[in-house]
Amino acid sequence: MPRPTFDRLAPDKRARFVDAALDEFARHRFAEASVSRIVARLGIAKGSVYQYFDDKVDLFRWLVAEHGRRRAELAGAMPAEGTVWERLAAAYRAGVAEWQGDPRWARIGLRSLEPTDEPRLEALRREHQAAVASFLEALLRQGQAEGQVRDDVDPAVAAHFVQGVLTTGLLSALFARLDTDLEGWVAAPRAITEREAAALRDLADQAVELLRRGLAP
Amino acid sequence: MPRPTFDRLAPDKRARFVDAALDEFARHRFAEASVSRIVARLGIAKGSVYQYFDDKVDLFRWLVAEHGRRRAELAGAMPAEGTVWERLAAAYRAGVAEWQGDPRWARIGLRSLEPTDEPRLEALRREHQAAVASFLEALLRQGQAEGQVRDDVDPAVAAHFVQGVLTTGLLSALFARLDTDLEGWVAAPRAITEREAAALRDLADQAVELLRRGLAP
Amino acid sequence: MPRPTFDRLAPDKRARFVDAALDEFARHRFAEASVSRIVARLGIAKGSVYQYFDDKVDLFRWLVAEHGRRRAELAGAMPAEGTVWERLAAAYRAGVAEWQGDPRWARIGLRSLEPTDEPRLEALRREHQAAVASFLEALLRQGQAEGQVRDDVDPAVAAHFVQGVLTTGLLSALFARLDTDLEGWVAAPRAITEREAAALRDLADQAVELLRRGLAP
Amino acid sequence: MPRPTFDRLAPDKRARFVDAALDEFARHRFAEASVSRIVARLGIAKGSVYQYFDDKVDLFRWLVAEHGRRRAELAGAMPAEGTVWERLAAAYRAGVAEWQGDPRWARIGLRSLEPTDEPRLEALRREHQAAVASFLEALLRQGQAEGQVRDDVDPAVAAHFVQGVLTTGLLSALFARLDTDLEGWVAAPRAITEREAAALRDLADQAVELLRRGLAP
DNA sequence: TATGAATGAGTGTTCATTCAT
DNA sequence: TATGAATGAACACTCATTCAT
Repeated sequence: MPRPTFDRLAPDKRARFVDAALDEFARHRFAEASVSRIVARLGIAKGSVYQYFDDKVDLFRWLVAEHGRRRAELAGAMPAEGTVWERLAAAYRAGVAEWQGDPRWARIGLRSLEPTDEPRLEALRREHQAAVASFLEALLRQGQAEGQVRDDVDPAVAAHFVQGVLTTGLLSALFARLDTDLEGWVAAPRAITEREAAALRDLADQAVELLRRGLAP
Repeated sequence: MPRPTFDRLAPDKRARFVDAALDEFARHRFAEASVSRIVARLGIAKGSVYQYFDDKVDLFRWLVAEHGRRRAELAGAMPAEGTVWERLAAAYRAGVAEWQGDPRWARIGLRSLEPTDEPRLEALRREHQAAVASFLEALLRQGQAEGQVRDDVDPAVAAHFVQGVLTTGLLSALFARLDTDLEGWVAAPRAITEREAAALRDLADQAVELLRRGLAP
Repeated sequence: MPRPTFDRLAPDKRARFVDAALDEFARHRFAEASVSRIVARLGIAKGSVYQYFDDKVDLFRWLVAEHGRRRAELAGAMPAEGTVWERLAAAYRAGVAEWQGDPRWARIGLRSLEPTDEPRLEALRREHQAAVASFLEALLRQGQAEGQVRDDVDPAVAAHFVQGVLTTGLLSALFARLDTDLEGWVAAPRAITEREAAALRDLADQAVELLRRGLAP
Repeated sequence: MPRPTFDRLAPDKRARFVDAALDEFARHRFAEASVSRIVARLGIAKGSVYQYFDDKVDLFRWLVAEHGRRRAELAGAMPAEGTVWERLAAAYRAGVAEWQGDPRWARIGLRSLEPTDEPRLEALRREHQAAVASFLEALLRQGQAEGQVRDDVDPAVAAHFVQGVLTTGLLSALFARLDTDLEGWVAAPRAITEREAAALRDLADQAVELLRRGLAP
């Protein structure tokens, strides 16, 4: 929902703007993110932002949508086959890869799940949260049908646990390994050594392995 | 680190103040919490807050510390015996009990883990996060020693996964079961039926069972 | 004082522009009228307005002048004969007719008498106000000469009273009869039934009758 | 609806504030009146205004209400006896007196009848407008009952004409006599000579005389 | 010890106008 | 001649904090 002006913007100008906005909203939650700070950093007029977007909410929503588009592109090749665990592992290795790339976009993805005082963002949040939950629930249900998940597990409940491991848990382990935390990494991402990259892939595998054993018949 | 004036306060005045502050910081994150709202609700002078505490940060830190004290008291009887899983289950049933009691204190506990723009709260956050992680890590290490956790698990890593299941995951499942969410529950807690209480205990058991199987040798 | 470009504009483009500007300035006082709204509605570039007119003031002044030209044309046939009251009645029936036609032009006529923060419009306003006053004063003076207005009336003073009845008063009665008000009528003019038209002509007659009796010898 | 803070204000501070606000809202319509200008002129902090009033609307409404109170006090002695014309004359001499006093308060009275884009002021406006109309209509109806107004006059219609003469008309004549206009007088009121005062009283009499003759049987 | 008025930097947003293309 | 992105001063409003009483 950006204005046409935004699409017509000269590519480098547009890129600079997106970069600044991305940075701001990655570093601060919606309420604390400051339009003034964005323009100050860019050295452009405050009014310009409102040529591109209706308001702060509109700008934030665009960032979230853009993140969705970027992730969809990356995840294009996600396999619909294999065991539940293979598919989960593939999905979350992709997630880890996202954090290795520009972690600010990954941070935006999480922002969309954060509660806000702004009512116009509530629907978005609930929608995103529901999407994650039902994706995992369906996966578990399929796992039961295929005999990879034991029957006395309630898929609706276990989905929350799986999300806990793979979102909070995996990220937390990830940043501990990189000796920083979410905020620190977003603020000052650094190149990843091959050694670290291997370790991270290993982390995702460990998480999935825990879930596999935990839910297996 | 409240000022001496706070300690000397008449007990009922002090209690009323704590209640109002607790409510405010449970309902809103640090940045959105409003000193004005607290005093408005209490009908006291704004200046009073600054007689008791240095500033908003100081007040928040006291609440977090007070929560620690209260939890320590509740958890005093936590068994240092039994298998790792029995001890985990006991710990998290206690956690669930905390949410059934005054969920506002429980919310404060989580607040201390939320990132903020306020630099003076960063250290606190990191410290709390580290405490949780090392408690779980120690538990897992002990589990390995006692043969309840398999040896190819890295306790430092698995601790994050366990935290993911038991914090994000368990709470998420909890509130889904109560048909609300974290914010809703803090804003308007209601009595829990015996039926629900049983269901909640069951949730904690399911979470621990998942971890037990997931980490068992 | 539009720029030459405005005159050279293709007739239909020009007409569309005038219509949009007319609408905007009829619905909103000068300060609230929005150039942005005009161009948005027309789908033309903002810069275009400044190709046609120096600025917002210039545009407004042209509308007022254009209104004067249109009214002069309509009033061309105004009788210079008959008693003062016949001439007044004719003038104000013409006025009522103007409101029945495109009330937006009529509204522009009134706008020119409204005070503004814009200093460059002050002279215009005073000039128009003076024109109305002196027209009525001359009429009353002639009435005295012809014995239709009593001699102890001060024409310079009574002119203001007459204007009060025929502008504020008559319009006010008019819109009360149509069960709306000035703003409502401009925003959504509707066709007038023959019955209403008769009632309105009657209103003008009542107003003039009041003045006739009030000023007669 | 000012906050208690406003009532508790030191009298001279309060008076200075009222004076500045009065000036701003007398000189500018609601939309153009500027809170920033008020505080700049007073040399106080912007926040102070919001210690006294909820917002700009609240401040404006207080001024209107205060004007009502001041007028009510002045008009305390308004005769409920005498002919319709005597009562009208008394009412409007009082009105003229108001303009001779601090014309800014009188201007505020008129402001309450001006249309605004602010929806919360619409109800106020309609209410005030209706009060004036029904006061005059009742007066005319009584006049018919007592034989001072002829029966073929429609009181609901004539009320608008009377208001036109006594509001727009009388004020217009008044300021013409003082060789200025409404805005000018509010901006720079000056002392009135005894000679002028007499002339003004005479104006009100002339207006009423016109109406008396115009409406008499 | 309590008060609460004053502060002022901060917020998001609007809009007439300009000017390079 | 038309375009429309850029501008920047202006707006109303918020809120933690201070300090004289």
